[in-house]
Amino acid sequence: MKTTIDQVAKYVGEEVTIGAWLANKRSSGKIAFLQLRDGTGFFQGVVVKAAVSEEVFQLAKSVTQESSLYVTGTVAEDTRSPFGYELQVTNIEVIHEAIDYPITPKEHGTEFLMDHRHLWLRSKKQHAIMKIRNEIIRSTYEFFNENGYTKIDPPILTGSSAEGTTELFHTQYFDEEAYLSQSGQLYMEAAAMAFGKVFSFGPTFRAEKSKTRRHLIEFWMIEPEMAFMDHEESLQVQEQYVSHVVQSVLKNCKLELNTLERDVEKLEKIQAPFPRISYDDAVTLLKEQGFDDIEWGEDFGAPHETAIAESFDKPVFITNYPAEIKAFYMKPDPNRPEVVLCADLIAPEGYGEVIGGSQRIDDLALMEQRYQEHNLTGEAYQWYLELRKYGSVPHSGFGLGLERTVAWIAGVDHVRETIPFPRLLNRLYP
RNA sequence: UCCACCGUAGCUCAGUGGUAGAGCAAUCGGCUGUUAACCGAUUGGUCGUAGGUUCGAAUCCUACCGGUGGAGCCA
Repeated sequence: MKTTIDQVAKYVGEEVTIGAWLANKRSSGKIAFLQLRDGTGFFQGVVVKAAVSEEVFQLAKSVTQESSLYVTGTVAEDTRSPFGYELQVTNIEVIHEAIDYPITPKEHGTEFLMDHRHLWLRSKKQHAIMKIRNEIIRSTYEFFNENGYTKIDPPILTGSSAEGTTELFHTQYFDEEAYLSQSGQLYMEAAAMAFGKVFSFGPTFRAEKSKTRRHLIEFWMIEPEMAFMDHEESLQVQEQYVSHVVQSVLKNCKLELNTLERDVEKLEKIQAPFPRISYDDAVTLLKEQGFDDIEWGEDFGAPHETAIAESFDKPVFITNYPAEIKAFYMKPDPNRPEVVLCADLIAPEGYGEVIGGSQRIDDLALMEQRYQEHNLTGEAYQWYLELRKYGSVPHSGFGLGLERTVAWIAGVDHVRETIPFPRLLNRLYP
């Protein structure tokens, strides 16, 4: 019976064959332990000399790390295995022998591992991180589908920049210049006017020379946009969405969280509602904590965000930033036009900003004024202006950075490990 | 772009002016419950590159290249 490691519990006492790779092995004179992995899980095969042919036992002793095998044996429950089961091997067939696999069971440095990312993905920790990433993606679709959202895909090649400030990747579009998308948001606003509640999930590109544990050149964003929704309603969507994702990972990725030694007690607290603090109060809080390098009107740096987040044990919304330091499309607070109806969601434990969101300007005259102020005079943005011309409605939206969210939930300290093949400053290989 | 630190065996590192080292990996041998298994042996080097100081440089100096962490910017 051919099966996979995640299914073996169904076959206790039966003989099965598993296609697997050898992650590691240990052997002594009369017994050998094969650490097997097949993509669905990790599993130990036990080869007892007295129970197999001399040929099979010699093979078990000599087979090399990461060789591919068909291993046949009887599934047995065993309390000595952390997994609860092991395979009493009766036969081994080598499909392909791996010679000098570079990633040995000892420690390695970042550069070496990143150069071998195509192989590093096979290791237990990386496998667990990718499984958690997958669960976050799965539960994201689940949440938005269950709440009446339509998935809409914005373009990746664009003829203009969304916010103008960030460095964009340039490319050739036949005879025109084009850019890789750094945000689908403007297109999602158009989609919201057509479908009500929408979300996107796709890659974005930032040609910034950022070199920190929170930055990637290519990363994935989830960008919901909701018609007829004000800022406060959007915050409620955000906290419910993030809670749903965290609770889904807790429920469906127990083994992976355990592999990563994640403190799950901290994740169990992540339930809506989340605390909110205004930008004004955040500045006051920072000054009380002894930060003298921040004044009202300035944006927060990473140390400021971390200090604010440490005052709470849930993600915290920092709301109503000064209009000056935020994007042109954000709606001013009607009672205080110098601040905008926006919020950043800061994850706990120093993982930084995971969501940026706002209510959007819906008034044509004000948007035209913003165009003047930001020099958006070309034709490239005319379509966006027209959304305010034909049946404009209050609407809000936000963007969640997938890799920062994975890093936070999985408890990984650098986003480069949260995406299969990270694009970093000075890294385009593999 | 700026700041700090680091480049020595396939990998992780020690060696701070006087003969190039250890652990792991690999190879050979031993071991019946291993969890990064363990024990013994063998193999393995243009000390990032170029120049300089010195009787003598992995070690001190300069430049360059590469990496890591951070800042700014952002998700």
